[in-house]
Amino acid sequence: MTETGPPAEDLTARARIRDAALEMFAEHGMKGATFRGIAEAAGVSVGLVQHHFGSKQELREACDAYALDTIHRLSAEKIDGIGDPGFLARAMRIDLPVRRYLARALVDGSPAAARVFDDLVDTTETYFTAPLPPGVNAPATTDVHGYAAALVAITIGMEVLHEHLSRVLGADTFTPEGALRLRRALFDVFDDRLLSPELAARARAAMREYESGGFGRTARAGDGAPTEEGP
Amino acid sequence: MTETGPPAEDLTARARIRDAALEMFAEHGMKGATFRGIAEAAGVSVGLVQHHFGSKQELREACDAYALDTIHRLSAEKIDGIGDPGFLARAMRIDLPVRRYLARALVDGSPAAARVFDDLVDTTETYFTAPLPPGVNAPATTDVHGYAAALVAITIGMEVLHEHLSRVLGADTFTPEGALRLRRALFDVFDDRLLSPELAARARAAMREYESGGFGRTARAGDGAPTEEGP
DNA sequence: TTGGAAGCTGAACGTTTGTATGGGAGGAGG
DNA sequence: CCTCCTCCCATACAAACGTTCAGCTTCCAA
Repeated sequence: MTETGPPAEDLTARARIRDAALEMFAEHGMKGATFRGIAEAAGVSVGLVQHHFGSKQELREACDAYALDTIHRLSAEKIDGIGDPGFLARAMRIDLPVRRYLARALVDGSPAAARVFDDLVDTTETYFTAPLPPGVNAPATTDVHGYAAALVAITIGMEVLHEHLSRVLGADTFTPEGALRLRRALFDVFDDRLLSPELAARARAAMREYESGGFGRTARAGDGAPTEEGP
Repeated sequence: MTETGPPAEDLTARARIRDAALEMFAEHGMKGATFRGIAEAAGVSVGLVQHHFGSKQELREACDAYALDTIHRLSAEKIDGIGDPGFLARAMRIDLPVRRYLARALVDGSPAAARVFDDLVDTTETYFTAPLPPGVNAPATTDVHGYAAALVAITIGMEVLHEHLSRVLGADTFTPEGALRLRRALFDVFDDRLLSPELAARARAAMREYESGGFGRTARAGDGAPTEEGP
């Protein structure tokens, strides 16, 4: 279905519909996007949408499959295409809508998006358990799986909250300028130690105590937003 | 509209409808939730929903206002209610649906949710520029605003991606067990230094060079997912 | 007791949705 | 020429949606 290179026949009506659906699903959600809206965005009739993709569910699954395939294909090409000028621009043109789609699909509940998330966690965990490149330290944790999950969630969260981050930062985080500013900020957060070693040790001790105490006898998950502002 | 304590009249049909709407909006999105579904969940007729809250838009705005008010009220009470036994349980019962609602509203695009996000960034930024409590270091960054935005986005992202984090971690992150595991993992990530000082310095230099070079002449924002797995 | 407001219901209306259907334009092969 | 096939469009229709409306209780004040 997909070529290894850039799909040459990407001007077909079917591809245009798929792209329009990707965008509409990403912007209005799986329920908010309509057949007629997609058809109009693609410049075709409503009937053609269902001629190519039978039902809305099938159109959505086609988008899922395309997104899944694109993610895998681009991550495979990324390895040896990193030196090719124009590859990044081409990759971004295809990649960006897919990432926006997947970000929305994660919230709206799509099996494909969930799988991408799980795969990312697996990949990250494997990356950390395998021999690491020089300069990269092994994560100091007893729960590499959780560590990887948190890392992936942070990364994906930036995409899901893209709109709000862009507004707050004053620059679209999908443009080079905004992406750089966000990257710098994230880098600072990761390279920084907000808590002194003593306070960090106390926090860890408190978590252990909390755990051994049967989670405080009454349900206390309400304050589950960690490291937000104060201790 | 809201008492300072726990709303005693929370058994009224209006409150039941509001709670049901909160839940439905959180689960199915603003477009996916229906009047009839909300009415059924609240155990009332469709007409009553319309009687109390005129239109769907108004119902949504009522949920927004309630969520906004709850967030502010709870954060105010949190200061002196932290010692009160049962307060956390009560707070969680009210707080949790609101947080789930806001997490969904952030993606579906609600002014109130956006405001909560902005306020959180402001609060965090102010927290960092004001004198810090002992044990908390000032963030080592030249962009405190971006730093605060990244921190808030990370926190909120955990709530938005709650479903996937729970699946991957094997425990609902809204229960004490799952929340603790996630908190530990996040704590490890924040307290850890994945990159050696040399590599971190190189990464910073690369970002500066990238910036001064006009963002690489061609659009390169596609790889905007920072610190994901490799360098 | 009477009256009216408030809480609540069920049935209806018009619109929008996803989907089904019939048919037309244009080339390929016989 | 005809025929088939693919691509494509306009319309039709049932279901679900938000919304409207007339009427039923319940309760409290006059």
